[in-house]
Amino acid sequence: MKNNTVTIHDISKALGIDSSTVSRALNNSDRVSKKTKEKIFNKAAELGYQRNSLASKLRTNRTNTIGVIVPRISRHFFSSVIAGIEETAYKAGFDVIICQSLESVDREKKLVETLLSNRVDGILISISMETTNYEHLNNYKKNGYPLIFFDRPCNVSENTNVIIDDFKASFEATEHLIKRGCKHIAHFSGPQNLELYQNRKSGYLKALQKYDIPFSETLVIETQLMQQDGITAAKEILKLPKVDGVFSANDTAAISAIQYLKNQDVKIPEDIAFVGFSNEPISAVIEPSLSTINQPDFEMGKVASSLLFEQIKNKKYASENQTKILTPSLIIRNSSKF
Amino acid sequence: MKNNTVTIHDISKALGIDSSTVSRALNNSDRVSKKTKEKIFNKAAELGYQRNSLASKLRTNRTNTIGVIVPRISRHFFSSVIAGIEETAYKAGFDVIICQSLESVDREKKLVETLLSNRVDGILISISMETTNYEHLNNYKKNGYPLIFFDRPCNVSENTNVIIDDFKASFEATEHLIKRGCKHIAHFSGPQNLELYQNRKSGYLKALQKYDIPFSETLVIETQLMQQDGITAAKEILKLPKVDGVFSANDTAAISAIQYLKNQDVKIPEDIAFVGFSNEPISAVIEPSLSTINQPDFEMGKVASSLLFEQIKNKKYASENQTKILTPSLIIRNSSKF
DNA sequence: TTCAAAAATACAATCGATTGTATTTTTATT
DNA sequence: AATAAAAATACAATCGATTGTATTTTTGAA
Repeated sequence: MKNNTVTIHDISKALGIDSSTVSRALNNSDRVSKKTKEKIFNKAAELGYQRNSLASKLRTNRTNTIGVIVPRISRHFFSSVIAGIEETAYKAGFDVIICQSLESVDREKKLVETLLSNRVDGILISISMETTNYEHLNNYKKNGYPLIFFDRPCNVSENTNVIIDDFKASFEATEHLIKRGCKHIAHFSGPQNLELYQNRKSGYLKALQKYDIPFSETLVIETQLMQQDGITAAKEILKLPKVDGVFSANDTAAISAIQYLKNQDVKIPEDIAFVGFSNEPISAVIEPSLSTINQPDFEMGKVASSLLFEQIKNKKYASENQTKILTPSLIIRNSSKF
Repeated sequence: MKNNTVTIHDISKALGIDSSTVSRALNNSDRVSKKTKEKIFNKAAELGYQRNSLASKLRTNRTNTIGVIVPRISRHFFSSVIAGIEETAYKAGFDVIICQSLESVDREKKLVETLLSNRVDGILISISMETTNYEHLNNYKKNGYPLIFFDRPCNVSENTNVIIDDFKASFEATEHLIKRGCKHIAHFSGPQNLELYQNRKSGYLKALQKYDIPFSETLVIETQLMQQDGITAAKEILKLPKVDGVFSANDTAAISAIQYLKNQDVKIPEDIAFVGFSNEPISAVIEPSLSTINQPDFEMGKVASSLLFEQIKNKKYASENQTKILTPSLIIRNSSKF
C-alpha cells in the first residue's frame, strides 16, 4: 500500500529546489528569497501539502504541546479550568491534549505514559481520588520535566501547585452556617488522601472550634461525594440527633442530599441549612438554590498554564517549588438564608 | 543543551545488541529469544527507557490515535458521547485526542489541521453551529480519510453520519404537548444551517399539522439556544397571545426561559408547559423538573467510534455513505404534567 | 570589470524507531 | 561429524522534516 501524502520532497522534486530550502520556505525563514518562497507556497497549496508534525517534532525535539489530565471533563469546574488553559496555550502557540483519568490511578498512570511517549513539553494534572502514590509522576519531575499540580495538590516532595484556599473557604462556609444559627453542623467529607479534602475538613473544624461548638466524629461523613453518596449521607444525618446544618465538600453530594431530604419532608433551610462547594451551574437553579463556594476556575487554568509555560521556556524554574494560592468566595443562596 | 532521554540505541550500546533487536524485543517479536528479551527488558527498566511514539508513528505511518472534535466538552451530552468513544477506543487500543471547537468554524478548521498534521488515523466530529461550508472536511474525506459525523450530520456529500432521530423525537414531544391540551405551542429553534435543528423544527411542524393546529411563523423563535437566548425567547412568547406550551430544541434555553417566566409569576406547567431536548442532568433537578428528550449519548459514542475503527481497518468502507440513526425517548416530567 | 561580502541555495547528517534482507548461530537430522 | 533447516541476530535503509555547513549566485563598492 503506497502512501500518497505529500511531503517536502515532492515539492522539492516538482520544483527542482532542494528540500532544505523548501523546509525553510515553509517555515518562512529569511534564508529563502521571496521569489522562491512564492513558488514553494503555490506548489504546496497545489499539491495539498500538509506538514507532518510527527517528523517535525521528532527532529526538533519540541512538540509545542502540553498535556492536561483531569478526573472528568464533564465536571464544570474542570472544563472551566481547561478553558483557561486553552486560552493561555493558544496565545503561547501551544496545543493542548486533554485527558480524563475518571478518578482511576491506573488510567492516570497510562495517560502519563502516553503523554510522555508523545513527548509533550509539560503536564498539568489534577490527580485522581485514588492517587496516594506519586511515583509515576515524581520520576519525571525529577528529570526536570515540567509538571504542575492544580486544584488537588501534591506536597510529598518539591512540586509546583496551583490551588485555592480550601481551608479559608471552608472556614467561612462553616462560620456562615454558625452565624446563621446552626448549632449541629455536619460535614460531608471527601477522600482524605486528597489534601484538598483534608483542608476542607480542617476549615470546618476550625470554625466549630472558634465558636466553641461541640464536635463529634459522627458529624463527619466521608464518602466519594458522588450523587449516590449524597443520599447515603443524608440518611446518615437523619439518624443523628438535631443536625441543623451541613457543609458539604462538594455541590454534587449536597444537591442529591437536598433532593432526598425534601422528599422526606425536611425543610431546607429551615430544618437543615446547606452550603456546598464548587458552584456547579446546577446549584444556582435548584430549589432551594444552593449556597456554595465559587472557585476561580478559569483563572486557575490561566495561572497554572502560565507557570507551566514559564517552566518550559526556562528550565531552571522547573526545580523551584512554588505554590500559588487563589482565593475562592462564598456565595450565599437560599439553602442557607436566614 | 544535550537531550538525555534514553533511546533504543542506548540500550543497544549498553548490551552490545543491535538496536533492531532491541526494537523487536520491546515489541515482543518472536524473532528475539527469551534470554535476550529478558536482558533488554531489564536494561530498559534500569535506564528508564520510554518509547518515543513520535519516531514510531513516523516510521510506521500509523498513530493508533483518533481525533474527536465537539463544540464543548462541558456539555453533558458531549462528554457522555466522549465516554462512549473512549471506551471503544480503549478496547481497540487507540488513543483519543479530544478537542473543542467552542462553536467556532475557525477554531474547528485549525483543529482539523492540527489533527491531520499529527496524522491521527481518523476523526469523529460534531460540527460547530457556525459551520455552513464543509470544504475543510471534505478535502480530506475525498482522500479516503476516515471521517465520521455524529449528532450534527453533514449531508452535503457522501458521508457517514451517526445521528438520532430528531424528527421523530420532536414530533413526539410536540404531540405530547398537544395531547396534554396545549393549543398554542411555540418552538425555540436553533441555527437552521444545522440539519439537526431543521429536523427538530420539522417534527414540531408535522405534529401541529397532524392535529390540525393552526400555525404562525411568529411561534418559532430562532436563536443560538444559549442561556441568554432562553430569556430573550421567553420575553418573546409573553408578547404573543395565549402561548400555552413550548417545545425547545434544547434544555439550556428551556431552563433559563422557565426561570425567567417563574419570576414573572407565570405558572409552569399550568400557564405554559415546557418540553426541552437533551436531558441535561440539570433538567431532572430544577423546579419544575423539565420534560425532555433523552438521547442515547454513550451509545452514540460507541457506535460512531466502532464505525470509525471499521473504516480505519478496512479502507473500502470509508467511501461508503451510511447513516446510523439512534432512537431517543421522551421523558415526561413536571414541566408538562397534566 | 573585478572581487569581496552578502544572499540564496544545495548537501548531508540527524531525530528514534521500524523492518526487509543478510548473516551468523543454534538445532536437529542423517 | 556433516549439513540442511530453523532460529537469532546484525546490517542498512527508511519515515519526513530540520539544520549546520558548504557551495553557488547575486549584489555592490572600488
